[in-house]
Amino acid sequence: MARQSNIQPKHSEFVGRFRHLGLRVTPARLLVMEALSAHGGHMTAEEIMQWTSARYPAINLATIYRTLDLLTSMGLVTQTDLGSGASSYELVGDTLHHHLVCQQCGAVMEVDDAALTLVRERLLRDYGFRADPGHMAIFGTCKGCLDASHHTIASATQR
Amino acid sequence: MARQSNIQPKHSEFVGRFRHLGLRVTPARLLVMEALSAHGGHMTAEEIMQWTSARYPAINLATIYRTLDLLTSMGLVTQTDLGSGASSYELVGDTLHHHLVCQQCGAVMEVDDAALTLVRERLLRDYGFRADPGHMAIFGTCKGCLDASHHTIASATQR
DNA sequence: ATCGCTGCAAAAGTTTTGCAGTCGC
DNA sequence: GCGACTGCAAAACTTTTGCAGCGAT
Repeated sequence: MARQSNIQPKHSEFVGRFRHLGLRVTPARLLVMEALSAHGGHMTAEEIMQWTSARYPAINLATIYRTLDLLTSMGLVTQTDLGSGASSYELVGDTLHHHLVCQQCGAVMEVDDAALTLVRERLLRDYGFRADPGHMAIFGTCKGCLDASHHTIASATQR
Repeated sequence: MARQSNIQPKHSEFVGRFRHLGLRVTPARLLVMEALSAHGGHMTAEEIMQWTSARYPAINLATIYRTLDLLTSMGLVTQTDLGSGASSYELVGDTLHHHLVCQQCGAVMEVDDAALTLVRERLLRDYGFRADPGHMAIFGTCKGCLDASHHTIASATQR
């Protein structure tokens, strides 16, 4: 049982990124990046907390939030609210996709970015607004709930 | 100074809508609808509270939330989180537009729906997902902050 | 008269902040 | 050693919930 990864800052791929940005390299920052990297999808602050505290018990939720704010402002991480009460965070540079959030059932689907490239170009050209490439939240109704609501509408007056 | 509008349920255009949905007509519900209607854009629960309590002081924030939940589930109102901590609510049927939220400065711009119609059709066809027609939140960077960040990047190592 | 809606108050959950000590540089 | 970063604890906010009473139908 080798005590191989007592943080080992030198061996993380993120050390270089932090240095390059002039940021101090700390366990908390590396662990937050590694949590997001390992998990792949979006995580809430609480989920990140659980992941990181498993290998570095002293870490504190407030630090997670402060770190996420920093990383977001540095462009390494994106913050999205998917309507679940808590914000979701995701690593920039992951597979590009956007979020379809069903307002009825709360399900979150992912759309490939390619389907939305045209919109991004249009927004940039017409509004000077650069949409985050992996970071649109589109609210609506998913297929399942759409069918269900048809039934509801058909017999709405019964309620 | 005529005391003309002591709620006057009968005269509100929303009474019929509520009745048709089988909902009771109450001051709180009418006032929430009227607040959203009068304001035009998106409002937070707190803003709605202020607007309504000005003409019906007894109203309570909890009621606002409960009412908004109901109206949302009835499809009369949409709920969006624009990243400001509190959710924003908007009347369905207002001029169709979507929201460009700048993550740097927090500004919220509106995009005409026409620019995004193609996306909506595509999402419906490919994913069976009906995007709310006046209700996409797109996060990114606005023109102003885009320029500013170019400067920052150019001299990033100074930090 | 019934049952849904509301006010009030308290709780739950998320995010922020102040401060003193610690650690990266 | 200096100043940034962190842990701890408490506060600030937003939203939800239980319950008793009121009010729309």
